[in-house]
Amino acid sequence: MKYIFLENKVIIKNPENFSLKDTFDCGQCFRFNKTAPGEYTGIAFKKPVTFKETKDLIEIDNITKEEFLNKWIYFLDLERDYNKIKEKLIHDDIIKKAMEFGQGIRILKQEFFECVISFIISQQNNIPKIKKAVEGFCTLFGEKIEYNNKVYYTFPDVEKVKNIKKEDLAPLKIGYRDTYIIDAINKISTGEISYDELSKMAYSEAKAKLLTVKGIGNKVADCILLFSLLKFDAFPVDTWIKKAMTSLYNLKEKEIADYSRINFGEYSGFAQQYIFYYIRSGM
DNA sequence: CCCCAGGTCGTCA
DNA sequence: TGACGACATGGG
Repeated sequence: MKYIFLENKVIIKNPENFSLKDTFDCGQCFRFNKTAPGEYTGIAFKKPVTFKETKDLIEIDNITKEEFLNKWIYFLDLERDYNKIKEKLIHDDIIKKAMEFGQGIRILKQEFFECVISFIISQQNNIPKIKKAVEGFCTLFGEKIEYNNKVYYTFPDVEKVKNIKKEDLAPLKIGYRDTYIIDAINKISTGEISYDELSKMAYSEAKAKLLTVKGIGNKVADCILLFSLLKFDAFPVDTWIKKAMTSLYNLKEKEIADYSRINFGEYSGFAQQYIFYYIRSGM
C-alpha cells in the first residue's frame, strides 16, 4: 500500500486486505460508525477522524502525517501482511469462506483503557446498548471536541476518572457492570494493571493478570488481549462463536478452545474475527 | 411474562 | 474443576 500525505489528510492508494466496512463493522470496535455511503467517522487518540473509501483509495481526513505514522498506521494494523495470514489459515472451507466474506478486516490496535472499559460493558449486552453506554461514558467524562460542526467526546484518560464512584455511572444504565468498571479503573490507575507490563508478557500470563479484575472473565480478557495487546493466540468465545463452532465445525462447546489452539494457533485471533463477522452476517 | 444480549460471579457438589 | 442460578437493563 502506498501513502500520500496532504494537508491534514492521508490517502491510502490501492488498499490491500483493508476495507472500511469490514474493519469497522465486524464488531471489534464501538466508536466508529458509518456516516455516509463509503464513509466512517470515529474517534481515537482524542481526535475525530473521517474515512472515505472509493474504488482504489481510502482517504483519512483530520489527520497529520505524524499522527498517521506514529499512531494510526498501528491502530489500523496496516503494516501487517494479511496475505500471509490468510495462507496460514486456509485448512478448511469454512474459514476460507469466512475470510472471503471479511476479506478487508484489519484487527485494530485499540487504546488499552478504552478497550478494557468497552469490553467490560459488552458482557451480556447487545451492540447498540454497548455503543450507547460507551458514548455515554465519554460524554460524562471525556473532553468535548468540535469537528465538521458536530460535537464529539474523547474517551477519557484513566486519570480523569480515577476518583469516580459507581453512583457516577448511574446515567449509563449499565446495571451490575458498574462495580466491575470501578475495579478496573482502580487497578489501572494504581498501576496494578498496566499496558506496558501486559504487553511484555506472553498470552497466558497476561491473561491471568487481567482475570484479577472483577468483571473480566475468560471472554472479555481475550477481547482485550486481542484488540488492544495484539496477542493473536487469543480466541474470544462468545455466543456467536459458540454458535459458529458448534454448527459449522460440529464441535462441542468444551472442544472450542483446544480446536482453535491446535488448528489456528498463533493466528487464532484473526480466525476468530473472520468467523465472528461471517456467522453474524447470517451467511 | 417470556427470552435474549460479544459473560461473570458466587456457591455448592 | 464443573454445573447452575443470579445479576441490571432494554428490546422483541
